[in-house]
Amino acid sequence: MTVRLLLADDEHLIRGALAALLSLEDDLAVVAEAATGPEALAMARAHGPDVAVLDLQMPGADGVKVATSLRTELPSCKVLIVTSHGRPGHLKRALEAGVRGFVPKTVSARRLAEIIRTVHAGNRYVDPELAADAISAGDSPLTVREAEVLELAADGAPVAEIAERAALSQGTVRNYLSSAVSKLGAENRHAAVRLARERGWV
Amino acid sequence: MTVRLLLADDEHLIRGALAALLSLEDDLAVVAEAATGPEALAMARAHGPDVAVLDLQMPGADGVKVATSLRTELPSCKVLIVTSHGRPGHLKRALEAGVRGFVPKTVSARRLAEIIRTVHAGNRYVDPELAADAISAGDSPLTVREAEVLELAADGAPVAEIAERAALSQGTVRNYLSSAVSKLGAENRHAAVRLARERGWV
DNA sequence: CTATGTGTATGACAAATGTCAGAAGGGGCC
DNA sequence: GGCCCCTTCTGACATTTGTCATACACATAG
Repeated sequence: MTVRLLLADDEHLIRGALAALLSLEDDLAVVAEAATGPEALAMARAHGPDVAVLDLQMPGADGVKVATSLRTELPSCKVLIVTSHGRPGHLKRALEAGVRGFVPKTVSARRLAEIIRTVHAGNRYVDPELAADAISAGDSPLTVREAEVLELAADGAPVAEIAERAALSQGTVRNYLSSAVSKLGAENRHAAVRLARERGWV
Repeated sequence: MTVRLLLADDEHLIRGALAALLSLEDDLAVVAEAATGPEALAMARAHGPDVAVLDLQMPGADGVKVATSLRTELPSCKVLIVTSHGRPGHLKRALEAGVRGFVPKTVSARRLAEIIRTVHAGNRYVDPELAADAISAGDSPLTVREAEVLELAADGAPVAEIAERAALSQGTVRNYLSSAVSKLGAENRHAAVRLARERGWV
């Protein structure tokens, strides 16, 4: 009984190479490939794979967003996320989205094949190192609103613009930013954005 | 006559897969692999490959730094850089370091094999799209000092800290930042940092 | 030699940001 | 019901940034 795979990664080189390597395994078959989030979704609908191996960073919609959609549309399809630079918060988001596996791209292809089988068998697998990072980084101390506002501050926009985009008064925005900054122990909101990013809290 | 290759990429999955795919070509042979910059250098010294295929982002020393060292230590070894997210400025830096090829990871393995042959034959190859980006982005309008100060501003440090780290007066720092911000047409220095990053000017 | 550009610096002013106190409504929990 | 937290707002104030004018030394191109 072979496991039917969907492979999604925006880097053709990696996707192709991965497809070739995984196809070497007798019990694995790559039935579809995609280069973007929406494409992955379309391919999943069309082919109904057993396991979807998704890159975390893709144009259009990231792996977690795709996973969220897949959960309702194709509940039988298990999702495995692979990522280059795994930040703690991503793992949490992924798990909440019903992802069954989460591994860094530093694993070998052989190992990945094993993990695909694990996930297909209904078990979950999370890279121990990433899990440790996520646990030590802990939960975000930010409230939903604080995180949203911080997110909008990410590209260096002035308070006026953030206020408009969040449909809040400027005063409120400054309060949220101030509170986020102090919770994160940052010097100012830009450093706060950086910190929150590192921990995967935004 | 087979081309002897060194493969350097910190992601085991990709490196392994790539090695497998490139080995499928009759005239290519992967003689060494490395996961970090320094390791790549050591491997190159030990095996003297014909072509070094380096990832741009690696722990220790990035692809361009490795290329710089290789140029003097092993002039016969041609360097080909592959990258996930190619920013215009990187290409320029790479070319200045004597790199013979520069391609995004979105190319197929077949195509990469061809490019390796092109480079090995003594020609240069730069991905047309990246080249166009680099040309349209043009040269940095920033003076050396402006770029340095902007770099120090990158992690959201306040002016006082930047001034200290750059051994400049706070007023001077603000002048440089102001000038950099206006040259880049940014809203404020943080947006300026982002812009300069995108264009590869810092 | 002179003009120009860069590096550095001040001082002053305007604008944006950070901080704090306080207030009001709503949801959840014991 | 009472308490606590989140959301939202306002106003006031201190601090930090951003902008501009001006200045001088130094290098380099013309």
